[in-house]
Amino acid sequence: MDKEHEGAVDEPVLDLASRLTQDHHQSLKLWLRMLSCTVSIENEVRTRLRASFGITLPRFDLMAQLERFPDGLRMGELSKRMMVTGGNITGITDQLEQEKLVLRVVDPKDRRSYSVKLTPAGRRAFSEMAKVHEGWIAELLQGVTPDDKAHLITLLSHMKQQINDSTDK
Amino acid sequence: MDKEHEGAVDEPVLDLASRLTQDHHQSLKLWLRMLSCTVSIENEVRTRLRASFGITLPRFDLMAQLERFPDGLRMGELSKRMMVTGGNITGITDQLEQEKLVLRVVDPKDRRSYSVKLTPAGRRAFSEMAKVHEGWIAELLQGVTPDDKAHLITLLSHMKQQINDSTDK
DNA sequence: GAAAAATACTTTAGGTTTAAAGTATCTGCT
DNA sequence: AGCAGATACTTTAAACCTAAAGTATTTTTC
Repeated sequence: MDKEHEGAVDEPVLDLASRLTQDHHQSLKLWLRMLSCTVSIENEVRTRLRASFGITLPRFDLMAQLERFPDGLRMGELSKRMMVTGGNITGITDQLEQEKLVLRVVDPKDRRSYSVKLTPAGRRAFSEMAKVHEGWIAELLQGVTPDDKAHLITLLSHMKQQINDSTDK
Repeated sequence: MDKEHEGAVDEPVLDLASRLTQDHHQSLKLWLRMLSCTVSIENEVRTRLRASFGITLPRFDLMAQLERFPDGLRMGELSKRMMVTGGNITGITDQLEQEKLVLRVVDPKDRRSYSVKLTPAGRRAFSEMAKVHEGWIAELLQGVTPDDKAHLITLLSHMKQQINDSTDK
């Protein structure tokens, strides 16, 4: 059949193409909006952490990871969880170790590796900061209703899954 | 009335407090989930931009801002739009200027200021990259249905508004 | 109209981040 | 046992980023 003479039947084809670019634009818009929210919150939290506790955001984040693992985490695990390179973790850990907030514990089973743990002082400092930090996040998101939050959590969880699928393989 | 003898009527009070910490946890969870999505996408895009075009993400982002303003943007505007400090903009602009992708144009009206514009080469380079970039974002978000995307855009737009309200004043 | 305050950008110092190369150790294979 | 490759972390170089201080220009105030 000659496409040029299909008339109205032609529409679905055009529609497919236009739906595709529409989806592209929609995806881009969504991405930019999410990025904007994230950067806004990040900037605000960074500023407040510095002002209130004299700590940087990456150091706080690393301590937050460790807090959930009393037995410590290996560098590689921290790298994976924080989604940054290993070299980066080395640097932040060095800094926190100097401040006596974390500790490197050698693993006798594997001398290439070791666990990073919070020191008692680190645990104490973090728990104080974490409480306040959680309040900040709640404050910044107070304009979003609980229902919308629940909805966003669901949608973003699904999104994360999909991104992993796209990315991992 | 003696609260200790209210029995079931006591619940709303406890509920208020527990609802508060619940909201805190929910907010934190939402924040961490959104951050995770954002960082995943950012990392993927950064890697691909380097591999495909030998450009960094911040340089790409700055060019993206300029592309929408043929008359150029001032440093301060770039800083506000990109939500980074002015000093940072100075550095990235220096780099892009060296690569002949952007241009500083002095403003005769205000000699402290000037506009940054894409050069023709910059415009050409960006439009090629932008097309591919948009495809990447669509690819990474392909697992999210158009309806969910639309919903997310709405919810995140509202969130952004609220964050601005919390933050600006 | 001159001093004071504000604005627009740059510079500096210190910390963060990546990618790539390097070191040490472990695992698997023969 | 010994070697090849994999793994875990560190180092390096270059770029990014912030906060704060600095420079030049403009605007406001009196």
